[in-house]
Amino acid sequence: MDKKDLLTIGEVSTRSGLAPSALRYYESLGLITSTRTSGDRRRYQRAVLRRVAVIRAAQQVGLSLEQVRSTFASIPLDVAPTKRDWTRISAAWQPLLDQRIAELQQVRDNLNSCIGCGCLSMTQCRLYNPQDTLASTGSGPRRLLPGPEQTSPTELP
Amino acid sequence: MDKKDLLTIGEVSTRSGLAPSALRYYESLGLITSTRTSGDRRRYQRAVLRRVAVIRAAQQVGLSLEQVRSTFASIPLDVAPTKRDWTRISAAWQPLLDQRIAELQQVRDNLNSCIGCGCLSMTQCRLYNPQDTLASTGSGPRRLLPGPEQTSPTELP
DNA sequence: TGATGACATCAACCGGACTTGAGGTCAAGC
DNA sequence: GCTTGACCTCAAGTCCGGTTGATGTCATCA
Repeated sequence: MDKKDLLTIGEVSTRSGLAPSALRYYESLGLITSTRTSGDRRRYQRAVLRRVAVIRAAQQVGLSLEQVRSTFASIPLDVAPTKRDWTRISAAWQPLLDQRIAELQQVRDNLNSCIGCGCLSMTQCRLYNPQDTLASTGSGPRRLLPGPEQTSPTELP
Repeated sequence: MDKKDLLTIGEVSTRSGLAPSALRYYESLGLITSTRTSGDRRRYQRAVLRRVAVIRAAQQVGLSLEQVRSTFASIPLDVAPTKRDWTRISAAWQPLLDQRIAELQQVRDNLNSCIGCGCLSMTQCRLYNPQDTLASTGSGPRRLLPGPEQTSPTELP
């Protein structure tokens, strides 16, 4: 039936804007799946386009692919998410999004207020000392300067 | 005079929340400077605290350290920025900040609207196909999924 | 005097998110 | 039958933003 509804990796690539290598990489992480032809070529369901779109959106918010994976954990890989799935994803990410937006707005406001104010005289400035403690833990790069210990940001309700 | 007004790397570290290694790294990139004692230890001006605060803020907005460096290029490393400098920095970054905020808000709205709407029936969704073309160029990771060719985001007015 | 702790350099490593390249396969068209 | 282009795998490379470790120095305090 939906024999010809499957997409090749090239098609998914051009439609999504991701390189084929990136799609294979995502698959290796378990973020997306594909079936294979008799000759071992990948074939994707259309639903994969939505999935990668969601992945990209999550990255914008500052989630790592691992965090995305864990959010997706409860949702079948091969079909489009149901409304319920979608609601869960959204509910999980909404607070993070709001938080990120709020953070950026604070930076903006601080940047503004710093211009006009005593900030240049350098005593107490929020930009200057955002949370007072940033206590760098662990190695590797910090993705988006995570605030003070985001407790499991991807757990689903 | 201001002999004792200089800070050691340890002091800067605890006051800023950055690891000493990070401060040395920033210095190696030309983002901050220090003088040295007779015994080759670093001594920082107080102004460095402001500077690293600004750097952190810029990172939040999604700028790379290289971009920060180029924004700083016209500003002397060793003194506190003048009001004029500050205005220039702010003016350079403000649009990026606004843009980032707008992007995130769009993601949020899309995430919301996708729940209730025909989006699940998967035809036209902004989340689905944000700019239609993302044309990945170059290698390495994308920091914050740069939109379509931000033309020199750090040039000063 | 000698131990201690903070600091110096330098090279190597890490984690995340991919890309690149080498070497091979599949399938459609001439 | 052969070429062509899209695809496959797997190992290695790249970039960013740092951290870690080895090895050595400085300066203070008991």
